[in-house]
Amino acid sequence: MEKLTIQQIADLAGVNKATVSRVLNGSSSISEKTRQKVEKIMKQYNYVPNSIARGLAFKKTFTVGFCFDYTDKRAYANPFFYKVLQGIEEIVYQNDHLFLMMSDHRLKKSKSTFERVVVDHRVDGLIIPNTLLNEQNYNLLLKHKMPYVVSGENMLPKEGVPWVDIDNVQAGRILTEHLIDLGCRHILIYADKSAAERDKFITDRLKGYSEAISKAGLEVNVIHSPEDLKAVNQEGDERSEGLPEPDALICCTHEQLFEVLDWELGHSVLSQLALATFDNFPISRYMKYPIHFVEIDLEMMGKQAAQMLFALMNKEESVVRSISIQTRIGSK
Amino acid sequence: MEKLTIQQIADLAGVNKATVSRVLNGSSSISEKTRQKVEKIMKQYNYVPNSIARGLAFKKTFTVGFCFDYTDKRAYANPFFYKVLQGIEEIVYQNDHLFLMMSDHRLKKSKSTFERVVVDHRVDGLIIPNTLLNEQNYNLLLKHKMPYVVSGENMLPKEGVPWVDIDNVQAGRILTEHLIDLGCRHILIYADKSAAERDKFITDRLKGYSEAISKAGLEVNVIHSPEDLKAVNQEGDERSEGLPEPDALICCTHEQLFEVLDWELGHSVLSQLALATFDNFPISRYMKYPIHFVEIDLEMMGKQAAQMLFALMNKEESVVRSISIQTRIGSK
DNA sequence: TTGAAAGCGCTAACAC
DNA sequence: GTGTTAGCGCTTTCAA
Repeated sequence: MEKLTIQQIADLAGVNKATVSRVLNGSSSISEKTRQKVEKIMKQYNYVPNSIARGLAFKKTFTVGFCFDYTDKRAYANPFFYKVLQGIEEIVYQNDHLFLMMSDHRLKKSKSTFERVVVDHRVDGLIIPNTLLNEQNYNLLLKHKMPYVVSGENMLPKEGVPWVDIDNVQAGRILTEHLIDLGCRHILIYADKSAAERDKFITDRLKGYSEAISKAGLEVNVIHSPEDLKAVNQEGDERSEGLPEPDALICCTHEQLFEVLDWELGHSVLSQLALATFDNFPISRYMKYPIHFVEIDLEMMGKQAAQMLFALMNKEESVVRSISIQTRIGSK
Repeated sequence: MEKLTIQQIADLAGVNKATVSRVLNGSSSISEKTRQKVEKIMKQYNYVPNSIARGLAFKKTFTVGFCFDYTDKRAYANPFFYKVLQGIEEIVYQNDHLFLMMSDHRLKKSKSTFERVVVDHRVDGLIIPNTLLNEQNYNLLLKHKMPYVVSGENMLPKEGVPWVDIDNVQAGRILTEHLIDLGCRHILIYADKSAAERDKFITDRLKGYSEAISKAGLEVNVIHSPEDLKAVNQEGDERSEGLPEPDALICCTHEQLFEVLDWELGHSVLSQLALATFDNFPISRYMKYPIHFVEIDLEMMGKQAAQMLFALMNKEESVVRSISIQTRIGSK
């Protein structure tokens, strides 16, 4: 079955193709009678306008892109990005667009997929992770007037970059408060130094932790390596001097949690600690130790990002350009 | 910066746009001199041909689609699909195409994303999971002459459906043999009955298990619920009658593994069993019990699927239409 | 309200 | 080898 063209539909309906086009685009200047006639034919022949041709005329693609950072291990360690994608897709489909996913691969001709998509205008708008918004990509987007939204708080020192992120300060705070509520009084937090410098979300989680700890009159205690756990736990001297025994450990990321669990294999201090981290993952309950979580509504994050993008694409006025999503303590 | 058109490049180079087009498409009938001249201008002005217009003329989109089955829980339980995607993308990019991902959502106008993409020819070819190849979608693909490849063995009773899958019989066999090598002599396999009827890969894994067990002169022992573990383990009578105590349990899927682990929370028989399943996942080593795995090269599966698709799209002759990928025992 | 025709950026058949 | 021209399927002036 070959696809029908607008011309064929026009012939079948005995009108000009411009008229069919008008019906297609809901133009007002058309008589109810011809509209009915044309619509009947379209339905009868299952006519679907060719979106490529349409795109050429409109200079639009009806496609939204999402660039995936393949160098970002977190993208694979947990369903993070996929939940975000789910949210994005929902909005994209609602807006009658399609969804072009790309990972930031380098193609032949030393051009990245990202660059190609932007330069070639293969999408009408783009969502990219903050890890990918470097100076170069930023300039590319600007140069090609490509609307975009960053998932994750913008870290580039530029004004007006639209972004959507989790409120990591709040997340750090409520997770800590939760542990305090559970009775913990000596709460450690594990934050890798170099990671904290690189990733703002770690700094933010630390900040939330500190706020909650200080407010409760407790002691801030940051460790920078699983090894530090050993020290804390074995130096009996300290404890006998009245220092409370650590009773909880917050890991700023899953990798750090896994690092601790790896380290644990050779030691065994974790059974005495409440473990906590951010962003639940499906099989957490099958792990050796129970783990406390902050639930993060990643689908919402995706939805917000996509909505912001469509607002920008539609050149709506006064678009909110930064959104922080609140988290909550998981139910189990 | 507005994009240059082929006409503008032609004017700048003082040639006809057809000539530029020839340079673009590597036509042979062109003098080295003009080619150089045109290429210089193109480079100088960073010219990138508009792929939409190109697509319209070529009747091609230079895009390959992947349809994601949102109802398939397995897609989220582990990085299965994402690894496959990684393989697909690599081949897609190598072939200078882009990658349109869609989940099988229903859009407005009661049309699925899948349907829309196929009917509207938004891609030149499509990879879909076998769970999505039903009668209706099959007919749609045929009707619109859309090249496609199925990931997972085709289960639709149709001839010539191209597919790529893991060799699950082989996987079942080597996993079982591995356990036998380790000294296990009473190996159970957990295969949910209804799942086995629905999913061929489960039947296949069972088959491989049976082959290995029989070959070793051992006893096939299929359980259909975690509860059966209890029975096996507690009926001391049986054992005293000379039946060997079960020493290994193969779970056909991760869900079943998790089911068993869930059930375990209330009991405690697993420490006596070697646990095994298919398809490793990143955080398996942090789980309560060590787990034996068959490693599955999912990236390879994606690559093979994409390569098969391009072969079909290019109308190559004698395309291999079904590929089974061998697995191996994981190194840890 | 409708039709005719130009144009979106590119390819390809046909001339020269 | 290169230019001319007619499409690809649709939108959008401009007339009628």
